[in-house]
Amino acid sequence: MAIQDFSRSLPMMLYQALDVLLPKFRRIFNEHGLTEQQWRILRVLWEHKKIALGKLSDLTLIPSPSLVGIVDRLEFSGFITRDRSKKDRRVVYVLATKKGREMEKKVMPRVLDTYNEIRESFEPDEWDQLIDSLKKITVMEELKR
Amino acid sequence: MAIQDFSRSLPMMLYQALDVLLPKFRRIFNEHGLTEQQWRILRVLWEHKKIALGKLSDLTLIPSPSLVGIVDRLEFSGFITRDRSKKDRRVVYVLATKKGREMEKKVMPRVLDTYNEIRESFEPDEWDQLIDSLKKITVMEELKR
DNA sequence: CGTATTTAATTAATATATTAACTATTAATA
DNA sequence: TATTAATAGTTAATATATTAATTAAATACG
Repeated sequence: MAIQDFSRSLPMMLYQALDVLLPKFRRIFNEHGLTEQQWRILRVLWEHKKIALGKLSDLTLIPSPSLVGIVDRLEFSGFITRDRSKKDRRVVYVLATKKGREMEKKVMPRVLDTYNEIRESFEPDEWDQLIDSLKKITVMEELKR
Repeated sequence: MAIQDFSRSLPMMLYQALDVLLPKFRRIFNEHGLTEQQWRILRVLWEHKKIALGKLSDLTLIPSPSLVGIVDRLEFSGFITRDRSKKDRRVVYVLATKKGREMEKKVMPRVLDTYNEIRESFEPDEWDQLIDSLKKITVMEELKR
């Protein structure tokens, strides 16, 4: 074990945590014919009715160039539609179709069950501290320079 | 804000933390002609001289099918070599070349500087607690079922 | 008004992730 | 020993990430 242990570095620990948490969720998504990224988009649309691609990219953490293709496939599958803004012709809004909205009832319960299962394995205090520490990282604007 | 706020869910917070932390590191890697994944592999090889692909996949968190191509490119660029085991012809070892080993002196100092800059923005206690909580997630074997 | 600058979305090129299937080899075992 | 099962690496097909460049439209501004 070197002075600086790579496997215990913060970035690798974050990656590893995701590697442990996500497979169970992905299994749920896949059973409904959704990829993880498609899920994230629908998840946001269930709260937003109508949202511009840029904002959708921010909320889903999906980079714009990836978002284009993912939205293409969701549109092709009939889960969403695109709607170009009249006021600003550069802006493209995305909306869930009926089929897209109905997916919520099917997927959310199982996702929430799994999520609560994870949260319950922590003490409430430890959970809050974890979320707080992560939030602290996300506002480290000085790092982006 | 819904009952269950998607953007503050644990997986999204983990993704977001990585989104904030990694760009600065990637800039360093790219200045030396390395991708993040290539860096991870060299980082491990600097501590291991000789390591089987399976073990390398575990330590770098790079899935096997991806690892094949990444190792191909590192080999093509002259940073590493492959060496098939004599004892077990299924096993392939990976070793850093001189060029690969020399990369350590060039990249590590700047990476450690950036890493320490991040760590210093936390109180030591909070840092330890964060790492501990993440470690706790990584041993939740029951989740993988 | 016309030109330069910015912005939102997209395209392009390459690298990596995901999932399933496949090959070669080794280990297990009847 | 012959057959079966397990293992390590690889290939294949598709989806997504990364980075840079491009297009169309809006804004700033002399």
